Amino acid sequence: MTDKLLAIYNTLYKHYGPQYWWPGESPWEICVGAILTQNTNWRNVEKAIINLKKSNFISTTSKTPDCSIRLLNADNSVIEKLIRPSGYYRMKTKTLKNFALWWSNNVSEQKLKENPTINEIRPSLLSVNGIGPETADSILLYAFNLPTFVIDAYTKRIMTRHAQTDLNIKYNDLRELFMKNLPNNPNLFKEFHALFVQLAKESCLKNKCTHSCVLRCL
DNA sequence: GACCAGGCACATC
DNA sequence: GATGTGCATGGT
Repeated sequence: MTDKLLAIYNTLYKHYGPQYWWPGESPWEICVGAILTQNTNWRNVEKAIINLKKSNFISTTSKTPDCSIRLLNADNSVIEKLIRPSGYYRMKTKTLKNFALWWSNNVSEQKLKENPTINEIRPSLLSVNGIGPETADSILLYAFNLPTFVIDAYTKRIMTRHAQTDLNIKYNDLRELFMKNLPNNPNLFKEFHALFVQLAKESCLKNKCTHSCVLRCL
């Protein structure tokens, strides 16, 4: 499987080039984006992020690196109005507040240990209501640079089609398949996931790949 | 108007 | 453990 995965990665990288994910200027912004993009088009998320920046719930200067306390103290109605374009705005407001509390307890003021391991921090993040495995892994990988593989609907679909994995494979089983068969390198994991999304958006979006799918030969 | 978009929690069986 | 449902906006 290692050879298969590397072949997929190399094909995608050669075709699309580096993706430089995640879009976002700070770890806090990346985390907020990861929550807002749950089951939602990224373009809608961008609108919400712009609104949050205008109201200083996401800082655009290095002076105030995170705004978790500001968000925690804001009325739900204020946040709901700002993130309305991203959909599910009532639920996501609750999730953002839950996450802001987790952040203030675990990340703010250098509370994040210098070399935290995935096994220490992942269960803690997953215990936050509204943060599921995909969002948690996105945050750990892209905001904290910790080596974990993000599985999404695209990844499962593409792997079923091109690597013959079980259609009903569980999140953690597919995650482990990647992590056990690839070098434990967060930069590789970042690019790989982003390349899967790029592929899916371009040519593997529907139930069948189109003739232009770059993985057609694998 | 139908369908989809970088999910998740909760109820029920 | 598997399945169904609510959550909600905006683009195609």
